[in-house]
Amino acid sequence: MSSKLFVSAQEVAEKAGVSRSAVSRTFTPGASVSAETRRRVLEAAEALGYHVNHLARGLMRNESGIVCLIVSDVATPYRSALLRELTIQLQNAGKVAMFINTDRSDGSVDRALQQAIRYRADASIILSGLPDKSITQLCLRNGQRLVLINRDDDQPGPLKINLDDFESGGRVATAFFRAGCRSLAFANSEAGTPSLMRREHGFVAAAAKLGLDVTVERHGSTGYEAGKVLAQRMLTRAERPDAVFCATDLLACGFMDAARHQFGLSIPHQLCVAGFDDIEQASWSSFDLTTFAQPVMTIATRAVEWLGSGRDDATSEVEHSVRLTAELIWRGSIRAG
Amino acid sequence: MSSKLFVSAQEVAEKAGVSRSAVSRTFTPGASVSAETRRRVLEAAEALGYHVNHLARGLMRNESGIVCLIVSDVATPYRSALLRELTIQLQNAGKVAMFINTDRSDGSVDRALQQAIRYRADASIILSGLPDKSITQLCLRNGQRLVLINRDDDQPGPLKINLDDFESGGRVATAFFRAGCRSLAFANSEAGTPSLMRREHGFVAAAAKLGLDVTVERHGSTGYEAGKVLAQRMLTRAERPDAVFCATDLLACGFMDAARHQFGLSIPHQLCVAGFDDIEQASWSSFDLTTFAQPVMTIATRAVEWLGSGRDDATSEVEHSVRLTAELIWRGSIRAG
DNA sequence: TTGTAAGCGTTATCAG
DNA sequence: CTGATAACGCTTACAA
Repeated sequence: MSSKLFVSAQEVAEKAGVSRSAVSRTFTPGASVSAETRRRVLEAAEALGYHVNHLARGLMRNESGIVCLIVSDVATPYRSALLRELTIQLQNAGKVAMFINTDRSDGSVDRALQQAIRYRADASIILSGLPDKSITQLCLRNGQRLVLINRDDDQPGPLKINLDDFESGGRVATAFFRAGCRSLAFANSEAGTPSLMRREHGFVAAAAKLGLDVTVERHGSTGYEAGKVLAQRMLTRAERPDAVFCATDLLACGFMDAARHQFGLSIPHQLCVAGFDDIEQASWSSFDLTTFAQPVMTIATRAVEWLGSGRDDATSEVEHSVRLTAELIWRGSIRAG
Repeated sequence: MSSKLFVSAQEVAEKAGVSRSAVSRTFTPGASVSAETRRRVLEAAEALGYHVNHLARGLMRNESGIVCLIVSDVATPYRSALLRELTIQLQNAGKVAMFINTDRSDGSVDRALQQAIRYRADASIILSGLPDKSITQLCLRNGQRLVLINRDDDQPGPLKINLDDFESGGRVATAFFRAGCRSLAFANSEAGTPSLMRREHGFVAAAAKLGLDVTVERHGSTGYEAGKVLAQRMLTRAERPDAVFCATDLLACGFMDAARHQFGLSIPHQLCVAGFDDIEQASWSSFDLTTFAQPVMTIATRAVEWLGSGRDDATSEVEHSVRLTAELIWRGSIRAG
């Protein structure tokens, strides 16, 4: 039994023959220590295997260096890509990511935020459901900063990062029209997430302007299986659509697979397809899907930058809202105009 | 400026008219508090918005409740699936996950472990590169527990979870043989990870027993693009293989796409394919890939269970090693025998 | 530049 | 069951 677990600054100080504050200063960037003291401290620290205790440091500084990532559907391509970028950038900014998965729990986001508060996280980034207004307030009141990605909340305080979903819907409608398609469809999940609904509405609105009706169908989650089911529903209709915009790439993959393997349709010849997210699979030659790229890198950059910026203007009730544009990536699932 | 950030137990105690220890006890499961005191404390805590400071608690208890997840390639289907399961189970066990991404850094795992130590993580789970022996020792010496997943290290102390990769390779060789294939190939990445190499060796060994040679090719990472390149190399050969075992599903997806779309081959008619991991895409009808399922759930369960088990036997130098078997999932990419 | 001393929010110990 | 008191490991005035 190694009863004595960690080495403390005290012990380092004794070994180096200096005061414990000297040790502390050595490990505090920008503190005044003489080169000689610093050398001796570092030497002793190295020999003893000393590591600053960030728990204690956080306690004193009232700043833990922890950022909480509140995520659902981690195993999904888009989410994991975003997660990857966020963690990398947070690390580069000297923060550490605490991960909270809200997949299999209820009241989950709220509980997650409680957890974040207990560990005195400096901030939380929410990629998942929308938290209760009261708990958001609690976070803010406790000096936590909040980032909402594609969540579209209307309360002031958090940084809200969203895309131009509505306009994207419009651009697809136009692209379909140019490709000669006249029987349009929109495949959505029944989740009813604001960003998903905006894509739908933008698409329907633009189609209407072009004088076209849109068949809208909603079913299940935003995943592959739901896409298959949607295809089965829409492609068995008497009047089969010749173009479909799927709310996410995963839906599109399921839709395409069903269209090809169950209905024997040729894409883009008999059916044009577009998706949203630009997940890796969209570029695979089995799909070669025209889609909108989520600006994952930019989202992460903006979020982390904002977290780094002084907390002075954070408390001010300014509307922090960022609107990014999703770039249309042309591939082979839509016929050339 | 809300100068006073968090509410402390002190304040709750004052408001409730009890001592601060009473407050502490109220929030410590299994401590003795009278119902009346507890009620008053909880009431005051609720009113003030009090949350136990886990930084301070960790400091006192010498147990932070933090488990460090050291991961690379998060955006990959298999990794993100494992990550998902681990985080869920850790949360259920009352732990919190700290996430460290080793994708874009060097000496990364070592630095990650340092970070884990600084936050006094109770344990680290490593899904990424292999850490330096010295730093592993440091972790263990500091009372941290280590779990290595598919890493196959030989030092004592950490829990090592591995699969029966070698045997899996053998089973695929037999399956190919039964399907009538006589010209076998193995598509591997050039990463040379032990688990990948064991799959290769098991496959080659079993094929040899059946009297068959295996063309082995290694290239790039374990991803889709590498699979395409491998296909281009192997399928342009004079003697084209009629069956290929890909070290990962991602490689298999790339290989299949190239085989079909660039070489016009029909699977499984002209070419049988098997993969490893059973990522979600393997079940998509575009691939319908026969593959081995990583027992993600079991891996996570074992890891978390072991972390929960008393730290008494942890310090003992017993060999902690778990060997799980990967189940073969039959789909359409291998002809029936 | 350095050391001393106070304090951060907890929990553990030990009387009462 | 309860309340005082002493840690825990660190930072940061303040004084030297």
